[in-house]
Amino acid sequence: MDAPGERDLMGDTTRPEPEPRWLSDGEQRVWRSYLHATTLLEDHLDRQLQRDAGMPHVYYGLLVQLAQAPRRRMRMTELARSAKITRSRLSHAVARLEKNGWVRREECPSDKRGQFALLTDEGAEVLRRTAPGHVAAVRQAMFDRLSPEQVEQLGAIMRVMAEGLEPAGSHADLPWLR
Amino acid sequence: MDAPGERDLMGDTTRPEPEPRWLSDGEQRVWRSYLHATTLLEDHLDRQLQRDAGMPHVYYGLLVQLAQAPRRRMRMTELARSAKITRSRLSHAVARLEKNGWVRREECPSDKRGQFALLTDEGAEVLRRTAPGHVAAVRQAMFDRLSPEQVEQLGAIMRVMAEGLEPAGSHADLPWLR
DNA sequence: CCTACATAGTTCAACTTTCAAGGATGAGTC
DNA sequence: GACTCATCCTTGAAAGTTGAACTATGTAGG
Repeated sequence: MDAPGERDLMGDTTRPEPEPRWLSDGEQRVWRSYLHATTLLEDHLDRQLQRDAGMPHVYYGLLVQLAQAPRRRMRMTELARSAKITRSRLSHAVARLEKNGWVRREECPSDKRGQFALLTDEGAEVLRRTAPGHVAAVRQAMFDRLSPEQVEQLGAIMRVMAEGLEPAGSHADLPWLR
Repeated sequence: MDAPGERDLMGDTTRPEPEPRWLSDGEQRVWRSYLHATTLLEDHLDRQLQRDAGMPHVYYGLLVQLAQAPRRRMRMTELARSAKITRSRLSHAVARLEKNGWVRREECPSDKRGQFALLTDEGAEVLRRTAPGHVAAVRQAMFDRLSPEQVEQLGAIMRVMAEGLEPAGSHADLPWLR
């Protein structure tokens, strides 16, 4: 399982390259299953939504966030943060959604730098029409196939992983992750 | 939890729009954690590899597959299938990796339509140099944070989900998923 | 051989994402 | 006010992805 360390060989205090701890066979299998399942699911949902709603999964997620926000509106940065995407990406995305008439921008009165993105009625309608199909897809891929215990386990596992990634790494355009 | 069905209300045999079974609060929380964790991790690995290896995660995965293949080579379609990407995407990816000198194409003697993608020595070297960092990132994000039981649970869960998605959906350019 | 159809891979155009740079406003300090 | 620095968001170009169309080769049946 663990790779034998080489650090003791010469009492090296600088440790230029500690022998990496490779993944065990079991871990490799889990890792592959993880990659496998997550990419298949993301692809599946992307295609499902592209077909039924005319937008990729991420964009759909943005509409959902807006729909649940107080006055159907959110500041750009907050929306980016809760959707886990860069502000740059959000700018492009909102521009596209705006072209579709599903989102509008509105200036922020208290902060002239700020912008609100807000869900239009048309946007809400798209959501209303396509949500059932999307939920069905999610159910079919995940909740209908897992036992209640597994769902709970998955929740706990994903929370732990997310925790570890949230405050990590300094990103150029993800200042809230510093 | 379950939404009350409306199907019995009028003995409707056509069932034009059965009330969708929305996600329960618990399910919603799990679903969000899932999206949250998986996107953060994928982004994290993408940046880690882009920085250290000069390529996105998917491309790195292609090199790994090739490295493990019999003579460091694979038919394009097989490679696409095992990496869960379309052949189109693979064509572009291999073109890029070829420019980097990490992969070469070779004709298939038995089938003139076919192409092999094969890992060059340079490609193997890149892999050798960057694998430790990548494994460390994966460990840090996943295996170092989960208990052995959770790792096992995650494996089981991901296998179930992948199963459900594998043979599903007819894809235009994913003929093996029919 | 010929036709019809399937498979292997590529290519093009449209779209999405990333990265680095930039313009504008806010906040703190002197 | 002037300076400095942080924050808000956008932009443009390069890179990556998608879906459909396309070329070429294989395969099966008459």
